[in-house]
Amino acid sequence: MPELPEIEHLKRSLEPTLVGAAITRVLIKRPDVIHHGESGVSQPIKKRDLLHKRTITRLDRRGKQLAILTDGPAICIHLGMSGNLRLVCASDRPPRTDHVHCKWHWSSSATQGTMLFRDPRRFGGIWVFSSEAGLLEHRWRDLGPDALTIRSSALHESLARSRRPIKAALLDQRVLAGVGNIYADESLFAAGVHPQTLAASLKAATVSKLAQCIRQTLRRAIKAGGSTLRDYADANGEQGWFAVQHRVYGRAGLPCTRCDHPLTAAIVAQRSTVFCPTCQPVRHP
DNA sequence: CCGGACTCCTGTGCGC
DNA sequence: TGCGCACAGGAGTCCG
Repeated sequence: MPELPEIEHLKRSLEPTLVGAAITRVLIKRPDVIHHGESGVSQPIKKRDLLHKRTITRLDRRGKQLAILTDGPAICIHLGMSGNLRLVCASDRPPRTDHVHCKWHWSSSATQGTMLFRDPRRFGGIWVFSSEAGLLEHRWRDLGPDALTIRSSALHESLARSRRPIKAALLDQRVLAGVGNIYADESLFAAGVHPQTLAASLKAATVSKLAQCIRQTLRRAIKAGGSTLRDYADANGEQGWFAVQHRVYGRAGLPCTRCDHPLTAAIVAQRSTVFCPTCQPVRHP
């Protein structure tokens, strides 16, 4: 499900409700999806680790990860393939509760309600930290620059050392944080770069174009509320509409929107990949 | 050290 | 209509 645009949209949909709210109750239904983010801690996770009795000061995002911050402990939520966070107010029709692994009750001067972490496939999880500094030091330190603001110089530098196909490099969160399978294919199409091109062989001008296309693709997707394929919804259960703008993802065999040539399917970096063989020619360095 | 293969899960949609 | 299989938006780990 969720890549950078979905997480950014989710963050924006949570902020008005959560920032300034106090966590009044925490329910842990599946302890095995919650982890200590700081090494060397082996005690079981306690409710206070999950912000019980704390006031939320801020939300933050790096790549596909969402942080909920207080003036003390912090948590980092990763949605994996099938995770989501959902806000429920007392008056709402209750959403499905199967595969809900953690539940928070929050209360603010304006209102109160519940936030659910649901993740059927359990590729996601929650990491707890004693402070924001702990999160930055132990979990976000290894993430590359955020894809929404990636600069071509930074991208060029890390690609120069990589002998992988460019698509594999874009999916590597240490190179660039936030791009997944959908937006890798969409960005490569927008930049006219073949997904199998060796990363290090890209010229500076091409990397510059690619960086620009990545930023633009992600910005447009955020504006559309992200890509809903099956499950994704924001904190209020609303779908995203960027999927209707996909140029290549999910369109194998269909005509290219630019040249009408049929789009090609391939496996790159163990992931299904769609591209236009005409608009994204193989380049020989 | 690097890059590719494999693995962890459940749900869905397709073909027979 | 029912069943089984392939496949899915992520990423950690292992092995060559």
